[in-house]
Amino acid sequence: MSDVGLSAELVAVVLAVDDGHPWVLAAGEPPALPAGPLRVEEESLQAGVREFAREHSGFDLGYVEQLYTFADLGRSSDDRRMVSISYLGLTRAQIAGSVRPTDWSALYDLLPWEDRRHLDASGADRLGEEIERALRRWSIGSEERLDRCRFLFAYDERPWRPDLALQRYELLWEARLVAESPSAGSISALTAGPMLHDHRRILATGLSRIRAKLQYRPVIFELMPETFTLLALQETVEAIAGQHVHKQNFRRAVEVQHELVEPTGEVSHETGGRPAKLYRFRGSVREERAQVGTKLPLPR
Amino acid sequence: MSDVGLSAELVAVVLAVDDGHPWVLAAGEPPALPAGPLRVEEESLQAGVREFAREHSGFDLGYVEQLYTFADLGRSSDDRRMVSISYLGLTRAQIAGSVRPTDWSALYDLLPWEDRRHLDASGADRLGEEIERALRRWSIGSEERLDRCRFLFAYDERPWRPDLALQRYELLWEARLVAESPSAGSISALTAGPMLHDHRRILATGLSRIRAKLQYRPVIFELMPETFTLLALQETVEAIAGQHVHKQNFRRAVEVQHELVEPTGEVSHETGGRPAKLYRFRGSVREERAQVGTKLPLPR
DNA sequence: ACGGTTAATGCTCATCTTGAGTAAATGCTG
DNA sequence: CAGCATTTACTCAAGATGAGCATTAACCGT
Repeated sequence: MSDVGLSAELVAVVLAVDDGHPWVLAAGEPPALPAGPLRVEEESLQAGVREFAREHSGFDLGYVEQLYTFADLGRSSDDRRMVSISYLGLTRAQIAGSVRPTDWSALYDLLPWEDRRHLDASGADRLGEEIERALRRWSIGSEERLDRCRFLFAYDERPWRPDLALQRYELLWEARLVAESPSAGSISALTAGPMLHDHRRILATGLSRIRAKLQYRPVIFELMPETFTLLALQETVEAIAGQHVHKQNFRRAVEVQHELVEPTGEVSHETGGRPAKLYRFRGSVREERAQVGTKLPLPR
Repeated sequence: MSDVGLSAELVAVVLAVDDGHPWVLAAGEPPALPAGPLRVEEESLQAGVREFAREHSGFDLGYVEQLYTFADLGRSSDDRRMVSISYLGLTRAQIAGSVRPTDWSALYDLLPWEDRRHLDASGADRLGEEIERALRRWSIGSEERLDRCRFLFAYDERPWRPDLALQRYELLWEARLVAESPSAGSISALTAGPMLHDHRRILATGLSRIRAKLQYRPVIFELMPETFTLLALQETVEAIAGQHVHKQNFRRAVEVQHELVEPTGEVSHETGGRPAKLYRFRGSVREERAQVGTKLPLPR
């Protein structure tokens, strides 16, 4: 076992949604995800990540899941092999009034093309059009590249698949459109500036994962407060999915999964119109076993 | 960065299906998955796994995917922290006539309860009934345990979900029904004997992963020879899923995905009855981009 | 050549699921 | 009280899914 030149760290993608705005724990210049050495004493990695996130953000993680282990050479500047074990964590943090709000970054500032919530209405999508022009230019002469762009970025009437965030990042990286690309051509302010090491890739991995998971497991409840209206639930899903969903169908999907939520009996008058019933997640959802098999809809 | 007492290894779950029989690269006493130290020179882990599998089995891996990284303390016998990065690999190996057939184990000898292909017909399922009795005994007095058993093992008319193989293993482990459980009660020949370290858990992780993947990506083609009949394709899916599927519906699903396979024009007379058309996968499927979005059916 | 056997292949049908839209209900505000 | 904003209740067509019946095409032994 050659452990010379080997070191390991934990990297966390910690997500929170505050009133429809998705946030990720990331700060600094260049922006970096929270990361730290793997301590030898730690019993389990999972527990290590939780402790680590609490120290960093002051919030408890409701949900923790391993993402991916990066260990390729050339990831770090020095000549040792760095093994990064990355985790996804979800929390109910309220960013606005939190202790250190500057620890958080707006998720879609770091991955702007992944937010398409503005699309249905108006239509002006400067960034999207700029990316499309750049990608089509990059694809000239390669049918394969063109197909890949069409598929991932939903050109030519193809459906947009939210869960392909990682593949999109990798494509943009290859096409030299993100700041981290080797000799990046840096298209306008696509990503503002580089993130530390390969942290943006790790972030994209986390976003892909939670979006995929949303389709077959109700992980959003880890992002919701104790009680909430159905609209608030929907907006949280939309914040993660980066897309709007059909309101009536969303409600139907939620209600069909009896076992998922139950009305508290209270109503909320916050929104101005007809007051909305407040709901809470049923106890059974909070236990692992029932989570598998219930789901919330993601649009195609 | 504390790298004292830290070492890393690769562990591979390499699967192959030969004429409807699923195999996994695992040998020795106790049986062990192929594993080896992470070499410092290796550029990428993925490449390391491929090379490693070629050395061990003589076969090339068509598909490689990272599974999970195990790094909890107490996994190994000595007092260092062992980080195991596990991978799933698929290959077209033909076990019977291979160089070292004894390197392979029949998949369902190691996870017998995951094969339910015999169920529809006869009905005699000694192992299943034995497990059910043991689990119900274990659940006495705990509604939560009972619910979990019912859900994972499809008791009381619940549907069997092939992709929950890992969760089932973990449940059996808790219930002390597998050989690796601490102070195992060892129910009959449930698992014959322990596997090395936590290798059976890693194997179950791999099985869960490929079964889940099958539902939204046509990964089976990595297990098929160049040309094949639709029945052969179906039997390979069934081997991995551990379940039979409705023949006509399976064909419909395959044909509907027009991008997936195309007839070669040849026919096979191997089976005795009406000769079957031979098919091959379309070129587009072999490239990453098209794989996302096509799928084969798994029964509920 | 012939009836029997074994699969492959073609078609139908009821049921669910999904996407999308219309309309009614409810409480607040000026 | 009228108008407004939003929640909530239904409807409908299209597509996907699960299950079964019927037909066709080869081979096999006699």
